[in-house]
Amino acid sequence: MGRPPRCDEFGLKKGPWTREEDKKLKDYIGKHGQGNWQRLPKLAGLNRCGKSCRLRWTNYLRPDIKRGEFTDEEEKLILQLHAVLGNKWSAIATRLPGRTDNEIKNYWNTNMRKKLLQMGIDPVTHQPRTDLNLLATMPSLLTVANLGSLTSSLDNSLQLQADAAHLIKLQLVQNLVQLLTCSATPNLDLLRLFGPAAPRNHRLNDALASTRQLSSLVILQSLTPTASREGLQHLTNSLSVDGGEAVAPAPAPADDMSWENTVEDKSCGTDTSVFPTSNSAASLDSVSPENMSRSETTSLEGSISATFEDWDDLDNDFGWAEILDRIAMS
DNA sequence: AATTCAAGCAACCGCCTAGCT
DNA sequence: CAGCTAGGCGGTTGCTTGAAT
Repeated sequence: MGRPPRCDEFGLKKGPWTREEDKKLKDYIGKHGQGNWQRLPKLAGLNRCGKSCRLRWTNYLRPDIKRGEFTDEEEKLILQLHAVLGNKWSAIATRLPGRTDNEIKNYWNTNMRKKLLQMGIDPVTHQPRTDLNLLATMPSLLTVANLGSLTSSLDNSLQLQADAAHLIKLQLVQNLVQLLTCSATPNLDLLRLFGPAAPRNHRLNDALASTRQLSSLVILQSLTPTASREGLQHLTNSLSVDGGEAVAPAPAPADDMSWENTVEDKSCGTDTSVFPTSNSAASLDSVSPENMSRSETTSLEGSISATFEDWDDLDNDFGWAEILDRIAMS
């Protein structure tokens, strides 16, 4: 199968476009329309290959292109569409008027992908990650524990370090359990956590961090009753996406969730997930430490304890193979 | 003020496919 | 049906810019 000549063959210009080149291209297309891209450069008086002209026009010069920051709605839509379509940027772009596939792709790779990774969400599958990258947080957690030693007794410091290691393990197990108990469809709970009321760029981070932090704290409390609540809070804070600061409660649920209806909802059930259910941001509010009644806390702790009850005899070296076997059998 | 580093983004590359001959 | 071409797409590169040291 033949391939068109490369743009750098025949001495054609490459690299950034000048204003004069842009003007020539715009003027030509304004007069004659797009037509044949291979012939266009010659007719328009450009020393470029047709491919380069097409790219410049579709990604930059087209009059209907919307430039500037992505809106909350656009961000939400991209996340939703990517969960369904994957890296089909052109398909995604057709749903965002004025945005090009290239722009969306760049925005995904430089912003959204990074955010999801920071939150432990796999940007490809939109599911919690189960790899061992989380262990990369070990040094910072231990640092937190060591800092704690400045104001605590040696015993407390050692306890904090032990708890930090334990917490990391628990995080991995949580992710594993959630992955195994969720369907393979996109994580729509995650999508719901976007709501227009919250400040841009913090909405998803805060909501997920709150969920993660709270569940970590409750689980850790149930498994390490000897640790002080303050110490545990210190450690769970260090898991938040903004590097250890306490995160604000999740935003109120959005009234406008019409976009949800476009995708079948197959979110995780509440009976098997170790995470507190996050069917809406409101549910996060309701289980926040400030809002949770003692009975609710006890109930949640009880269910979590029950979840882990059978694991009490695991040895201190954290038998991964055994855990995976147990999860697979459950 | 100079240098280094990282993030963002425009542009390119190579592959694929539809349509034409 | 095979070969060719143009257009389209996704992945990647490398330049620019601003922040950090």
